[in-house]
Amino acid sequence: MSIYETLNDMQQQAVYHTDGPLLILAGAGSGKTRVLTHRIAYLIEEKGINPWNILAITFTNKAAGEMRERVDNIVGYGSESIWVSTFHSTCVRILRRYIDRLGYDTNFTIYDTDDQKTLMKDVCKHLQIDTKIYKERSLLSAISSAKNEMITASEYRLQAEGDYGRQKIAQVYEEYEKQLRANNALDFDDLLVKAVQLFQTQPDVLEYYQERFRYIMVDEYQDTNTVQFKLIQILASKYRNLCVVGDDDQSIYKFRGANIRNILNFEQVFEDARVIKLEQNYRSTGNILNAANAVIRHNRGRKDKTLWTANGEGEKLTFREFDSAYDEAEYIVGDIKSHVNAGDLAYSDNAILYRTNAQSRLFEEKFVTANIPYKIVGGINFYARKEIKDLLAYLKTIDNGRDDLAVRRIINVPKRGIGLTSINRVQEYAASREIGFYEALRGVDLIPNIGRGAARMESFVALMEHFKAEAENLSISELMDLIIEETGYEEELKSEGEIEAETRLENIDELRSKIVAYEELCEEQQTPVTLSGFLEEVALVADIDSLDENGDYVVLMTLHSAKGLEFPQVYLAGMEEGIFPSYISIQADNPEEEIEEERRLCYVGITRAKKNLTLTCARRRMIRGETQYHTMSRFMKEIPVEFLSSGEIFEKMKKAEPLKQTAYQQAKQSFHSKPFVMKPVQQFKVTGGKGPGYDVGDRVRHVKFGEGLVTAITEGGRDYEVTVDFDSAGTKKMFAAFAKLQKI
DNA sequence: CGCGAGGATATTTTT
DNA sequence: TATCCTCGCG
Repeated sequence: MSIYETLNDMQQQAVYHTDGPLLILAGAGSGKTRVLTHRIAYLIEEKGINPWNILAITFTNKAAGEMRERVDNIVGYGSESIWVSTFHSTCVRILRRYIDRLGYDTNFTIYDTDDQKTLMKDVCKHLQIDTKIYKERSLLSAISSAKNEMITASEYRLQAEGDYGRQKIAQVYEEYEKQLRANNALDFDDLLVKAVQLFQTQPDVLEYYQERFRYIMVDEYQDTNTVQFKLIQILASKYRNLCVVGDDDQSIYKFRGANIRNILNFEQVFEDARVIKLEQNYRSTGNILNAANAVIRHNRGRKDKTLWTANGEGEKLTFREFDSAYDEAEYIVGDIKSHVNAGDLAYSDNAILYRTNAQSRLFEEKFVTANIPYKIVGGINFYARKEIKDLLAYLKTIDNGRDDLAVRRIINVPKRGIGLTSINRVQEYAASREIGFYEALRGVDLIPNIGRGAARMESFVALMEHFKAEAENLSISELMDLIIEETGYEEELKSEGEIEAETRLENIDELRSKIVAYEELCEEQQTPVTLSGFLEEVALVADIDSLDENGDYVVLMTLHSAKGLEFPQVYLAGMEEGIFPSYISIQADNPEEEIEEERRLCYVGITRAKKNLTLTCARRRMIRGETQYHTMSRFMKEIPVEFLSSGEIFEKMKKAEPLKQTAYQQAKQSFHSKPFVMKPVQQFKVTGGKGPGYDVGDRVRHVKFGEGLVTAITEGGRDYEVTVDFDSAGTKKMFAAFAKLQKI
């Protein structure tokens, strides 16, 4: 039996359709990576395609790495010449070869978000723009959206005609571009934009890559933005062997420019496109999938599809509401602990997902006290930490002297007695002569009014030149050690002698080992070890890339980071209106659209779970130092009761709770939640004469529905709300006063 | 020029 | 709550 026969019908069709455009609509957990890897194998082994002619694009390095590994496993030989990488690194690789055609040096620097912000500050200062009115962040996001739509600065200016605000942005955009170019730097968006520009203006380069990439595959296609689409389109336009895989329901990067029309209109752009839907889910249980379907059904304008599974119903979902986020964290951590102690699960089978990074802190505290291994993905990127950026700035300066930002970052780190006034003098001088900062520094004695700073700057330049000379003969790790040694960077940290310095030193050690790992990798792949190569690798890593599946720890991350992953047990925490969906999306000008994106995010979260899913929310939560009160997320309410577990749904209020609620508050809260299964206040195990005369677990008889099992009883102000699983009539919810149920 | 204090400010998600 | 920025003093 061939490997392809292990695939289902639809999957096989996708694999066998090798020529011409193909859109695979692959629902969550429908085995899309499997299809892609088998398709690659099929191309090579059955169709005799040269691996060299295949390009597979993913969004994260982690996804690329996994795909590479899986391809290696099924393709006999030659798999190493398949080009598997992310959009950004694909572009970097191309640009490193040809960007000189666009007037840049091939050893350009890549600016991350921090660098962009620093640069933007300079730009605003230079243009005398009041950052109280035009915030750096919003200026940058305006520019980013423009770039994603392939609108250049001059085009932006033309479009801004008659609009003062937009003209201001145009002005900033132009200056920002000028500075980037002067620094021989590209920002993230530029990587894509410049690659497309390269193809549009250099027919021979385009021709080369079109010939090379005769078969193109794109994963997570729903998250592509306009430039990315353009890039693919232009590359594929010659041979038209383009296969894209995506799920419009999992499009969650609109804020980053992702254009959902790319997937919705694929058939219009590529008229002869074949469309194949993968709707069988192999990951989750029926209950989880039904819940996911129920939630996503509330969105309009999606491609029609319904996931199904041959897996059993599985466990029902668990809902919990807590008084505070603190209780929520305690419950989840305790729940994980008890499962692991019982031997059902390993720590690594558990994931906690949340909307915002800030929510990780409470969990972290609980995990530390409970002594449970955990790993938080995201937050501050390792390479964004001060000490790491400082040291990398040294490497950048050595590699590309034109990166002013890097030079200015380190000129006084560690402290060399070079202050702001001196730096500004150099800056002005450099600007007036239209030369780079470092270049100006080299001729510091020519700069007027520099005074005693000059000598210190001269020795800084001497130090850097010394490093540059040494860099010729040293490996990167040796160079790094030399930098740390001769600048006294570590000594300075140590002298501060804080606890914080300790973690920083640890980070530096980790940087060292990352450098060594890079060198070893190059050796393995027989590629030359270059400083630019390392710096670019560093610039393009995502936090998720470092997630190692082999360690045994609980994983905590945002819903965005979780896309593409799966875990046996998933906790969706912070299911509250204002948190998820976020306050911002509710308040937006176009709430419907924004909420739909949040709902897709929720869909992604639910479908990460293989066996068990727990959704939790808290009534009270500290945000930015103030206590906020939230109601349960609408997404929780969109999940029908029949997929939820019965029994004790709500935690009893803490006995020691000082703020005892008044009867009025209690009544008010239960009133609010009436239409829904659960009461935010309390759930009683009804006992004795106090309740409606029956209890959870009892068999009862209803006049119309016949006999059934009581699965939940909740108190709702004046009445009890009873959930009964009837033998023939299904599950019903009713008020005890009306239902007149009889205990059997 | 360096440092510390104090106040303003911000937080949605990320390659 | 945590970070960033500004301001004033030594």
